[in-house]
Amino acid sequence: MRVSREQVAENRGRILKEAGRLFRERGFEAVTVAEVMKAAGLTHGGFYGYFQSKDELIADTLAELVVAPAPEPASIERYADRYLTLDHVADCAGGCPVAALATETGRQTPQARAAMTEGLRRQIERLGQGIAGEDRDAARQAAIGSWAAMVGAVVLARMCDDQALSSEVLEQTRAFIGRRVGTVHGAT
Amino acid sequence: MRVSREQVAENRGRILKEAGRLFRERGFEAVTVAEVMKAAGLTHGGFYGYFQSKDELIADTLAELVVAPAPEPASIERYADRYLTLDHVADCAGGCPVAALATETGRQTPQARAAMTEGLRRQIERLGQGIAGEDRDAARQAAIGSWAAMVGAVVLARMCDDQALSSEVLEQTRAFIGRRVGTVHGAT
DNA sequence: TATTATACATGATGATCATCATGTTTAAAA
DNA sequence: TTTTAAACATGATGATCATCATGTATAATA
Repeated sequence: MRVSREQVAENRGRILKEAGRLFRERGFEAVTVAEVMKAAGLTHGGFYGYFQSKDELIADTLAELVVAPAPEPASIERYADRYLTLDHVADCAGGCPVAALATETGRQTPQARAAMTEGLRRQIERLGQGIAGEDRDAARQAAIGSWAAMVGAVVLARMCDDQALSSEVLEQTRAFIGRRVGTVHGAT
Repeated sequence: MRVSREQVAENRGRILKEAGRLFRERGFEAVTVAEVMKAAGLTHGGFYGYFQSKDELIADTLAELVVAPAPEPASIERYADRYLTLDHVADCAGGCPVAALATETGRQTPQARAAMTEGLRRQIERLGQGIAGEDRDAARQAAIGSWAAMVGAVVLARMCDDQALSSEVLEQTRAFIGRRVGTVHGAT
């Protein structure tokens, strides 16, 4: 039962999309190849026609998840307002791949890590552009610090079994990021 | 070959200690019960005399890792100086259990999540005490925001395959935290 | 000392998986 | 249209694990 070229391309896209959701939801190890194929509407046998191994699927999935996103020229604070929400915390499968998979990626293949590293570079660049002003070094610092805080806050909020505390972590982190620094507001 | 009471207590302690190291290094799923027992100098058969299941081992290990640490009355900046280092990034097995295991803990049993949540409460409290001044709300905000940034930075640095970028993430996050925490005393 | 209970070693067991082998259908190429 | 070869379904296979079963040496207890 051979299938048309378009069908093949569409299938591959669906496999990657479902793998992205499943991996974010349950982690790389807990998701089986058969499960991914089933979610894509296929059976496990065809998998190795698309990928050489599960490791390759992981690397390709991360590349797709992390390279695909649009430029998003919003300000850091606007970005944080969407990122630091209980909705995002609850929507692991559809949320930020870094918050969901960064830790595990450190133990994956070089290709997987390379994809995530490239994503990190882009994200820092993107968030830095959202900061006006002449001082580009300060903008980069704010981009990196804010991004670390956002990722950490969502990771902590997801780990936490007390929704009120999760909510507070998000809220306070948002305020912490948004805090004005410098001689104008700061004082002694 | 029965063993003395002291030997039993010592064995249990060694199992938990080795489990803590292995879990932090490779994650809960990748570590086998047999491996933990071997690291503790025993064979797999005796495991179920100590724990009812691997899940129980995970919960007990987290409780030990997260509840044990000393009060650490240092300032946030001093704490961050030790936390945000390449040495800590490299020493996954002996480093912060939150940075290593928070994401996966979100998918573990309620007992495991409860242990980590308790650890989060204590950490926020501890870091907040490291901030002087009358404004306790601002201190709590700084504690939470700083902690999120620290955890996020180490997670990002470990994910990254470019050591220069990892190092920059740590450095800039430290500076980011220093600025914001420094403004707590003055401010509006 | 004699008895008992237990820690733990060795050795199953059954489930789960990644990956492979093979056959069939049918899109493409000739 | 005929031929070819790709896509994928079904069904192994071998490895890895968590967990259980059993035997034995010996600490604890009587």
